[in-house]
Amino acid sequence: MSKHLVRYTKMQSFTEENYLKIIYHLSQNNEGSVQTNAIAEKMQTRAASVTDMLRKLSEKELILYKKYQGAHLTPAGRQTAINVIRKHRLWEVFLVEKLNFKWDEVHDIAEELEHINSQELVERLDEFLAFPKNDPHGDPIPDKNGNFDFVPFIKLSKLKKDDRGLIMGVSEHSSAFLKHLEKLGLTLGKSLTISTINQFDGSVEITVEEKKISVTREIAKHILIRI
Amino acid sequence: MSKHLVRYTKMQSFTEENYLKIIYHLSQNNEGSVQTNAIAEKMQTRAASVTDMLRKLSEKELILYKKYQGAHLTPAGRQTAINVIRKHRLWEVFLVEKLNFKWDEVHDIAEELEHINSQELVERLDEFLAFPKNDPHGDPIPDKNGNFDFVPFIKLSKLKKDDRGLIMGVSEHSSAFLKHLEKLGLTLGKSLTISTINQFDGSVEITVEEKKISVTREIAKHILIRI
DNA sequence: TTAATTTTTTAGATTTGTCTAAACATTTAG
DNA sequence: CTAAATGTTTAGACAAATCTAAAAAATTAA
Ligand SMILES: [Mn+2]
Ligand SMILES: [Mn+2]
Ligand SMILES: [Mn+2]
Ligand SMILES: [Mn+2]
Repeated sequence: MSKHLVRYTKMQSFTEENYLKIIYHLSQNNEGSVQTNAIAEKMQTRAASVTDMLRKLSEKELILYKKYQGAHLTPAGRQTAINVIRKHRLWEVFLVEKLNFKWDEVHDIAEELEHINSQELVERLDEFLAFPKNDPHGDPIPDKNGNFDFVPFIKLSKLKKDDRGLIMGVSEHSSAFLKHLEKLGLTLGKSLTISTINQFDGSVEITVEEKKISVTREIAKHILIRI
Repeated sequence: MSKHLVRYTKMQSFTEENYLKIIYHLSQNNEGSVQTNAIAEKMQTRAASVTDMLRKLSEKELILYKKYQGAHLTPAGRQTAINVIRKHRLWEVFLVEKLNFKWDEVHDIAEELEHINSQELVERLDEFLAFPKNDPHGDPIPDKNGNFDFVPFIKLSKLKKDDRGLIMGVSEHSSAFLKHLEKLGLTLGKSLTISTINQFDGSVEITVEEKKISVTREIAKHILIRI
């Protein structure tokens, strides 16, 4: 770790925080231990670099790691990860609510802001934003103790004909995807009904605000619905 | 803005930005070229490290540097430095005005926030704050073109008996110093009159809001007055 | 259950920013 | 004007995070 970061009395470097965050997200999806290659892909780095970092995080007791066995977060590692995610999502709310950014413009900036190291800052930001429960993409914001409600979602691609529901989130945060949804009018809170499911390509026809819209299976997989 | 320009303007690391900022501040005080040891002291590092960095910044044409001759910012270097200072001061305003931090609590957090890399973010923050002209310590905030008014100040320690003036800034940003001023009631905008100058130790007795306050020379040197 | 494939780790280099110790240059004082 | 003091640079080393190439382990398929 560079002296520069140490001066800010950070326990973890930006890099370490990013690894912990990614391990957290991957362990949400897969429920098991997180593999080296999966981390490498998300971190846009090489497997060899991941192995080095896993050893280091294990040394610091932020993860459990055995050679060839993948990684698990320890309670300390999970706490750090959740705090980074809390900051990321609060900053995204700030950017959208206060600075009028669009939901597709905030992720990259929040990737930087999430590493700002001041607990006081986070708590005051939370208060300033009136303790939001969800970020602009529908993701839950952990409270200062790391707790948040898990609201069960169903992917749009899993719904059946005539099912109705509300758009509560997305599982893909790229600007291109979010811009596309916006263009289709598929924003958070919109209610929809499944009109047709095309058996050939899995695309779905849905009705939103009296209008019929066709959505490819690939896109439907990333739209999260509450019935 | 072209992608090319964006990448060119932020190819600086946090460390490089901090060096440029410090060189800028030191060249304001001394008007001449900035010496290696002066930079080393501000950066809390060793002269040898500074020499390495000066060579690197010179290579990147952000400073002019000749061995044993100290450093000068180039226009590109100055632009980067001023942009970092702009961000630092805007974030300080945000922290005080929006998140209710005290003026002695914001500097360290702003030292981190000043490196967040999004020109769009800075401009929107500026607008959100209603284009403030000064930060919580009275320092001027450069506009998006790097321009700001230079308001001439006199150090409190330079005033004569019966001189009157307004507290317009401070030249020391440590929490201890600012807390002390606050306790004495010496905050920005307060008007004062010099009652007595003690010839022995250079301390000054001033009248602020009908109250007599004694200020050591050391403190008076860091209080900036507009007459 | 052996062979092929995939995944992961090791070994050794590289880059960035730092350090100490020592050499060198410049400035100041006698 | 020389000598001492001060300021700066060089040489060589180190830690963090990364890389490539190659070896080793685990998984999958034949
Ligand atoms: Mn995001
Ligand atoms: Mn989000
Ligand atoms: Mn400051
Ligand atoms: Mn300030």
